[in-house]
Amino acid sequence: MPELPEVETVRRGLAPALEGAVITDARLYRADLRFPFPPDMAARLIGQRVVSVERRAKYLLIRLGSDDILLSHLGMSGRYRIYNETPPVLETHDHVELMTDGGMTIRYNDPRRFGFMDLFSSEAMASHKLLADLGPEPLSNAFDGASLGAALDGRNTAIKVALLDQRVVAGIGNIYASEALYRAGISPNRKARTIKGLRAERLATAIRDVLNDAIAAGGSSLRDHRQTSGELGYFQHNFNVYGRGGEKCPGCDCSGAIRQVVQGGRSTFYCAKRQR
DNA sequence: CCTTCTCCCTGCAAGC
DNA sequence: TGCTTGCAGGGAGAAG
Repeated sequence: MPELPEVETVRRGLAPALEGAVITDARLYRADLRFPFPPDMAARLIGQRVVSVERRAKYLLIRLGSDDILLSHLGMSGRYRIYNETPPVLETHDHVELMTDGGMTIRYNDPRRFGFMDLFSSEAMASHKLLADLGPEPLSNAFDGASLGAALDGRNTAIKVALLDQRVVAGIGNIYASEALYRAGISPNRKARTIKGLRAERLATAIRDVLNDAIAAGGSSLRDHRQTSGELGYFQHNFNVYGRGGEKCPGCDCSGAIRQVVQGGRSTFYCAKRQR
């Protein structure tokens, strides 16, 4: 499911239920997701007050009063659901459950189990293997055309493939890579190292705009994404190219059909007329 | 270091 | 209807 906008949507749903609350119970219904849960994870969560629910790239970071951080990645099909009353019986693929002193039940469900969780001390965060090499947050001041151009300098891969590299910019996945390139008018096949100057500015702006628009719509719900309330996101209706191979390009001044190609093993969608 | 490839897992849609 | 096939939004790790 989740790229940055979907994870941010989940973060915004979890924050009011968790921040300031004490975790009164934590239940693991299996020993692993993609990776084994850290030893004693449930015990280390119980009794902890949640300080904040943050996001870095596609990772949720839940800071605890013990100075530990619970990291959660949603993989491709992970969902959180919040119940503020007695929850229904467990559903298939409900793997983790947290209860709070505010009477909330938070469930993590993940059919494909590509998601994972980790728990580590805040001092270990800077050197955490999954976090240490991440590029800038695209919605932060650290990200702009100049920094994007610098990150792409010397890279021989196609720009679409480079955008999926979390070291270049954090949080973009397969959908928003295609959408951002469409908005920027840049071909996904263009060599990454040729993106600089004004072209890099255009791409950086397009990335920020598409991510902000998607967050405002509650993310994109194709198969799996749900907000923590269970509501769908709506941004998929605003895709210009993703999933629209063969359709007419929505651009007002061109009549091309949207092409679907495979790059780095993943589908890319673009208009060859608008994107150069 | 950079780049490409394979694999992890289940669900779903399309094709037969 | 039922079966098979391919594909899906991510990322680690190995190999080239």
